[in-house]
Amino acid sequence: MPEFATLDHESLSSAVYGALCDALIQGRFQPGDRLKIRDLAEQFGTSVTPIRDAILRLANEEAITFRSPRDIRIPSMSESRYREIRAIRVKLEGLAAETAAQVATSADIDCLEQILRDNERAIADGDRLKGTQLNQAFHFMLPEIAGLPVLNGILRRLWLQMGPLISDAYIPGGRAMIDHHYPVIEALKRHDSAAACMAIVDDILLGGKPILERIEREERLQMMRV
Amino acid sequence: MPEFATLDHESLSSAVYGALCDALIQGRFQPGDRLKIRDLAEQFGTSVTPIRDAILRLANEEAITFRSPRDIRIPSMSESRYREIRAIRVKLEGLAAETAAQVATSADIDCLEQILRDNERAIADGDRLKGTQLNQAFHFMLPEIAGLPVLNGILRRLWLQMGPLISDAYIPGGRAMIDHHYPVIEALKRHDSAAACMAIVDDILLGGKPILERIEREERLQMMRV
DNA sequence: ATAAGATACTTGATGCATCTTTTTTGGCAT
DNA sequence: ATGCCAAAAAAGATGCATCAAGTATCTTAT
Repeated sequence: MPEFATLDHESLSSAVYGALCDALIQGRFQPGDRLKIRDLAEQFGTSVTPIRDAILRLANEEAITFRSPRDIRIPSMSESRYREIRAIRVKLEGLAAETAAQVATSADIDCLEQILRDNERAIADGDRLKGTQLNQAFHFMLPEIAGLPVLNGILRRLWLQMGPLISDAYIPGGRAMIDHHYPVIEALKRHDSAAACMAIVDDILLGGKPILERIEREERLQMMRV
Repeated sequence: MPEFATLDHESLSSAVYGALCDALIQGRFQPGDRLKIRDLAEQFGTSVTPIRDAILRLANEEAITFRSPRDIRIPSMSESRYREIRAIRVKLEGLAAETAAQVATSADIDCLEQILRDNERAIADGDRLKGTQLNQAFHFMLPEIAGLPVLNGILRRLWLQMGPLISDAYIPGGRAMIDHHYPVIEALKRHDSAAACMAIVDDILLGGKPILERIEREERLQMMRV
C-alpha cells in the first residue's frame, strides 16, 4: 500500500483525489488491491468524508470499482478492454498530434525536447518512476499544445485506468518506451500533421507491447487458478 | 428547474446521479442554472449526503462546475469547446461505426431500424423530448454493437456536457436530425466500415449545425452584455 | 435619500454517529 | 484436518450537526 503526497489543494476532497490519482498513475497500486475508506482516512489524517468523495469520483471514472457494495478494489484490466483503450488512444492522441503539428510554436518544441532529454537521463539512471512520469508528460503535452482540454481530460481518465498496469511493464521495455517520441518532435517541427499522427500511433502500439504481454500473462494465471 | 424521475437504483447516491444525468441529457437544465444541494435534497426527499455524492461525480466529469466554492452551476459551453467535443465525437463515433459495421448482426440492424422508425414517429408527432432521446439512443447503440464499453462511457460524458444545449436546438433542425442515420444503417448492412464512418461523421457535423448556431447566438449576447 | 458597515442568513465542507449488510472469525461436528 | 454455521467485527451508506466563507439585508450616520 503506497504512501501519499502531502495535501495542499483547494479542499481536502480534491487533495485526496489528487493524491490517489498520482498514486494510480505512478502504478503504486496493483490490480486487485483493496481500498478501505477508514484506513485511508487514517493515513491522510482526515475524516472519512473527503475520502469517500475522492473514492466516488474515482469509481465514477472506473479507476476504482466496487466489486460488491462494501468491497472497493483496483480493477484488473481484461485484454479486450486494454485493446479498446489502445484503439481510443490511437484516435485521440492521433487527433492531438495532428492538431499540435499545425499550431506548435518553437517554445512548445523546446518543451518537448526538454522532456525527452530528461527522460533519456531517467532511463540511463534506471529511474523507472521518473521515466514513466516523463513518458506520460510527453503524451499529455501534445493535447496541451493542440489546445484540446477536453481531450486531455479523457486521456487522463484512460491513463488512470492503465496506471496499475504500467508499474513494472516498462522494466523490460527499456528505452523502447521513448524511441518513437523523436519522430513526433521531428514531424511537429515540419508542421507535418500526418507524420505526427503516424509517429504517435506507432508509439502507442509498439510502446504498449509490454503492457499487453503483462495482461496476457496475468490472464493465463487467472485461467490456471480456475 | 426540472422535476426528477423516481429513485429506484442500487443506492440513493447513484439514483440521484442517474436522475440528474437524465435531466441533463434531456436538456432540462439551462446553462447558468444554479444547483443547491439542500434544495435538491428536499426535492429528492433525501439528506444532503447522496446529493453531494452525485454532484461531485457530475462535477468531476465537468457536467456541472463550481463557479466559486459555494456556487454550483450548469456551465455554458464556449464555441471552441463545442468544436473540440465535435472533433472528438467524429473520431470516436467514427471508430464505433467502423467496428460496428464489421460485427453487426441482423438483430442489431433490426434494433437500429426500430429506433429510427420510433424516431420518425416522434418527429411527426412533434415530440421533441422523445426525438432527442431516440437520436441519442441511436448514437449510443453503435458502440454497443461494436462492443466498445469504454468508448460508450466517454461519449456518455460528452453528451452530459452537451445536454443543456440541445434542449431547443433541435426545434429548427426538424427531421434533419436523423436524415443521416439511414446511410449508417445501409453501410452496416453491407459491412462497409468506411461508409459507416463517413455517414456518422456527416450526421455529427451537419446534425450539430443548429447547436453551433445556438452557441454563436449566445456568445453574441454575452458580448453585448459586457 | 444614500452609502457604508454590521448583522443575519445561505451554503458547501467536514466530521461524526448510526444503520445495514458484508466479511471475517471462532467453534463445533464430521 | 476440513467444512459449516453463528456470532462478532468491519465497512460503506446515510443522516445530521457544526464550521467557515460568502451573500443579502438591515441599520445608521451623513
